Amino acid sequence: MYPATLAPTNVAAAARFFRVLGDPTRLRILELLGDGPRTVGELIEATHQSQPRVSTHLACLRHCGFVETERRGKQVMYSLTLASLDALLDRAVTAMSPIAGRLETCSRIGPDWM
Amino acid sequence: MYPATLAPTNVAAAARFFRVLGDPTRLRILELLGDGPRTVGELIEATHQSQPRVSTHLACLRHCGFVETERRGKQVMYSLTLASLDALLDRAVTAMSPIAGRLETCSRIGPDWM
DNA sequence: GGTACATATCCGGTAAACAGGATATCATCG
DNA sequence: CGATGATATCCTGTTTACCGGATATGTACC
Repeated sequence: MYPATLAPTNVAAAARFFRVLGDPTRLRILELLGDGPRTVGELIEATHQSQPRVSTHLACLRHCGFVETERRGKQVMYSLTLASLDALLDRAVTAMSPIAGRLETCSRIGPDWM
Repeated sequence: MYPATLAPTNVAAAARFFRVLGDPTRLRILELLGDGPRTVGELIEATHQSQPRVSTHLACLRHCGFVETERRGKQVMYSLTLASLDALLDRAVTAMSPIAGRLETCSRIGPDWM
């Protein structure tokens, strides 16, 4: 129905989708979950971020539907809800490779570049 | 070398990549450019945004390497640099479809949801 | 050179996202 | 029930992205 063009309504949703992916910590978490379910502790350890911060990012991902949880005793297991996400990230990395250098340089998004 | 896993350095670049895509106006512009080169005026008209705003977003996209420009008299033609971007957006829309509803609801990213 | 048009940049102000740390919930074990 | 470990939420400050509007640059035509 809307193969190449986004329905106007969905532009907002798509932008939000990308924005959720647009944080390094969240992206790393999703990448880790792509290899299989992880507990919060494991994610904290792998990302080297504080526990509340990881927990908040996870809440964001859960609330938006990217991941889902399952209690396992004291721990909580997080896993990917979006099966296709892993492949998508892969594609994105390939697609952005020509401009990866610039993206690293460009420290800001708004004006004030350089 | 890093097929499924992002090299640590590239996580930042990838996040920035997604962040650039994470604005409705920029996303819409890129979508329009996917159908072929456009002048700034055409983009202003299509997006119903103010001229300075469109221009700033275009500057961002150009600076980050998503698009490139060519002067045509008084006008400036913008076109996609990243050939694979169009296909990627398509994939993303498909991938996010299961959670599109939630994404629309979720008006904020940080806490303060609902 | 001056004027009209297209585009780009600058300058506020505002709000959203993120961070750090304190605290609350929840579950298990003794 | 109290204590401990695991995770979630709240509070506050700071930064950053975005916006609206004013202004600057740059090009063509007279």
